[in-house]
Formats: sequence, C-alpha cells, structure tokens
Amino acid sequence: MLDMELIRKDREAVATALAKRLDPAEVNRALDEIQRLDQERRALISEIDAERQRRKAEARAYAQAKRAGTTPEPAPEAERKQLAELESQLDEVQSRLRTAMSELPNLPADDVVAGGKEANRVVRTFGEPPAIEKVRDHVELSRALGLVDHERGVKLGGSGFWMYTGMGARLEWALVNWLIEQNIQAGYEFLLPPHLLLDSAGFAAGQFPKFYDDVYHLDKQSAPRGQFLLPTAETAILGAFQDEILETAKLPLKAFAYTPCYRREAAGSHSDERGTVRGHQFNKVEIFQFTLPEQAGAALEAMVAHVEGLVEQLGLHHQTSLLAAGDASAAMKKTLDVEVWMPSTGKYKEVSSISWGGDYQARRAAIRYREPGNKQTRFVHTLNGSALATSRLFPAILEHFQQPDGSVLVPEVLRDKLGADRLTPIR
RNA sequence: GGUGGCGUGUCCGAGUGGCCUAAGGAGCACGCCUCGAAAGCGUGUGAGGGUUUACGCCCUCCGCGGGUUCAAAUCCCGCCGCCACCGCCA
Repeated sequence: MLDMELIRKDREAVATALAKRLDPAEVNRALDEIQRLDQERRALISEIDAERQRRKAEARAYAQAKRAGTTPEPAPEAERKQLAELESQLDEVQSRLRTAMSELPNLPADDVVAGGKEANRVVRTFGEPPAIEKVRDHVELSRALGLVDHERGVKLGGSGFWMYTGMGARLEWALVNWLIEQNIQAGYEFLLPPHLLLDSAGFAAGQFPKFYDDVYHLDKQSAPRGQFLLPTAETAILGAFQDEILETAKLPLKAFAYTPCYRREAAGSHSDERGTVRGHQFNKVEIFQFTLPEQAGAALEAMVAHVEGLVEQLGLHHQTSLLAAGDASAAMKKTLDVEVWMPSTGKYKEVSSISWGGDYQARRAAIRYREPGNKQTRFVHTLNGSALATSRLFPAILEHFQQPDGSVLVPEVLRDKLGADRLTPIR
C-alpha cells in the first residue's frame, strides 16, 4: 500500500515512479480515481463527525433533563436514518478506495529501471562456469544416482510433484540443515510457522488479491476460515507481526523460517524447468528483516552478500542481477536475484530473490515502530530473500560436480552432514 | 467437537444503561526535593482518523462484527481467542 499523503502532496513523483511498471495512462486513471475517492471519504468523515458530535451533546442534554425531572423528547427519527445513510456511504467509499490503493504496486527505487526481463542488469559475477566434458543434466543424474523418484512423486501427488529418495532425501535435508545453521550464524532468529495461513496474511504481504488464484485454498468445509497453503515463508513471517508496534531498540529484527512452499504454478514444462526446478511443492529457507527506514539500504546489501556467500560456499558459479521494475514483484521497491549457473542449459537460474519492500508491506500489515524521542509511530521497512531454495540448488550441485565416472562430488560444507563425500550411481 | 468460566489502556484491576470525557494501583517519562540517589510529592503517559499555518479542536476504538436504545464497556445475537473439564486423536 502506498502512502495516501504522498499521493496528495506529490502526485507527480508517484506517477513518474509507477510509470516504470505500468502504462502511464493507466496510472493517471488510477490516481484520478483514488484522489476522487479520497476527497469523498474525507468529506463524509467530516460530515459524520459533526453529526455524531451533535448527537452526543443531545444525549447528554437528555440525561441532564431527565435527572432534573423533565421528560425531554427524543430526536426525530429522520436524523437517525441520515447518519446510518452517511455511514454506509463512507463504508462503500472506503472499501473502493482500499481496493484501488491495494491494486497499486510499490514505487520502484530510483536506481531501478523501467522495463521487463530484458532490462535486468548483471551487477556481479562469481567465478567461471565449470569445465565439464560431457554434461549430463540433473534429471538424468538424479535418476542414475537414485536421488529423486519422479514417477512415485507423481503417483502420490499428481504432476508437478516428486519424492526425494535415499541419498537424495539426505542431500536435500543436509542442505536445509546447513542453510538453517548458516542463517542462525548470520544472526537471524529461527521460526517454524504454520503452513496454513489466513487471508489477512496473504493480503499484508501484497500477494493477494493479485496471486489469489495461484495458491492452494482449503475448501470451506474443511477450513471455514478459508486458510491457504503458504506459497513462501515470507507471507508467514510478515503476517506474524501484523498490527504490532515493534520495539525500536530491537530493530533491525532479523528472522528466518524453513517451510515447504506450495504453489499452483502454470502447468506445462519448459525444457529448462524439468526435474525439481519448478514444482507445486519445494523446500525453501527464507530470511526476513524489519528495519528502520534508514537501516534498509545496508540491510539489503548485507542480505545479498550473505546469500552470495552461501552459494559461494557451495562452490557454485553464479551471478547477481538487479531486476528491472517490470520483472520484480509488485510489492517491492528493489529486487536482486542471485542466479546459479546450470551447465546443462548454459543458463543462469534464480536461486534467490532478495528484495527491499520499503514500507509498502508494513503499511498493509500495520507494522510500526515508535520514533525515539517522538510519540509518532512510523512504518518499518521490510526486506526478504530466499536463503535458499533447495529445489534449485540441488540440480545445480549435481550438474556442477558431476564426474566423468558418473559420480557426483558433494560440496565440502555438506560432507559431514551427509556422511559422504561422493554420490555414486545405484547401478 | 461439547459444556462452563473469562476477554477493559504498557501491565494489574474496578466498572451490570446516563457527569465512563474509564476509578485505583504498578510501570515508564519529566519536574520538585537531594551533594547524589532512594523514598516522598507533582505532572504526563495508547492506537487510528478528520480538521487547523500553528496552539488546538473533534470523531472512533473496552477481543471482533452486528443489534436494541435519545444514550452501550455495561443489555441481546453471532464469531474469535484464552482457561478448565469431557470427547476425539492417523
């Protein structure tokens, strides 16, 4: 949610920033509508407040007269209706205003350019693509090594699901555990949240209404409150602090969570999204920070560096890109993707998206802090990022460290956890 | 899931229709006192919104949502949460 006051005071700046993401004509139409509703809203509030004030005075006078022994006559029926009428008008206007406001995306940061994927810019590259003679892709490797059972996964959950087996399950779990340890070391508090969330959490994170149909909803019979399966732990961590005023001294508040993520995802399989690269359920460890506005810039840099360090420790060749406005998620001001090299496709694939949300999510979720020496509450800034999604790391590790004899070397940092240095073909 | 009890401000806690514009206490902040502190005394102490150049003024909020009434923390209905007991428990 954007700041209404900013729209009132500097509509031009808002329109210019939004034009990086949306058609300018559309922006103007939306802003016109919002300003009209805003004015209507304020006029109605003034009217209602004045009417209420009058009524309170009347009720007080009535009580006094009664105490004095006289029987005053109540206010005419007509006025009662008028107030109810105004109030329902206000409800209507406010709900339309809220809808219009909640449909506006965040303002991209100054250094974020307009455009889609093609305008993304690589800002850093780490290492070189590994030299591999005959590249086998991760699907082939995971089958040969007995790590992932796609057929039985589909048998259980339908298309878009897989099952990790044997050393594959152990590798996946070693990765998750290693990531958890790394994030604890980096000063994040470990959370294990519910996987079923109420709609208010989805709205606060800015995922609803836009992505409402992209998550799994429980039917009304089994979940009268309409919970959905979380598509990312970001939704849970943000939602956990909804409507709170955070202690200023505790900021930045750093938390992370491990959860499976459930997404409907458009069906259909691209050649570079085979195997575990894209599915309806995957494991992810998500880091999150609530900060003072002035801490956000440094926090974003620290988070990106932390994530880059994780990929680096796994020994994977990767790059970091600054996303253009149109390719970043709507709730964010600025997003950097860390992309890992996939030898089989010769492309980089996103393993983490790290974003600065400004106060956009905090405004939707009403998460505030109190300014020191000032009674005023203000909205915190939110930042989030994957650290990391294992479903992308897993195939990258297989492909990077495949050996001519068909085995795969295990990244050093995982060897103790896995209890093996090398994965070998099962037949 | 059932039955019963409970839900008031930062916390404890009073309040069963009208000076509730929410008592009292604790905590916290500031001031007085003090060489300094404690104690004592005094003042202040929530959120959201409207209006105003500003000081300020006003509205809403007693778990949430409706209703009754000239008037609701208080009465009625629904929901949510907590506690206790019972039931269920792959």
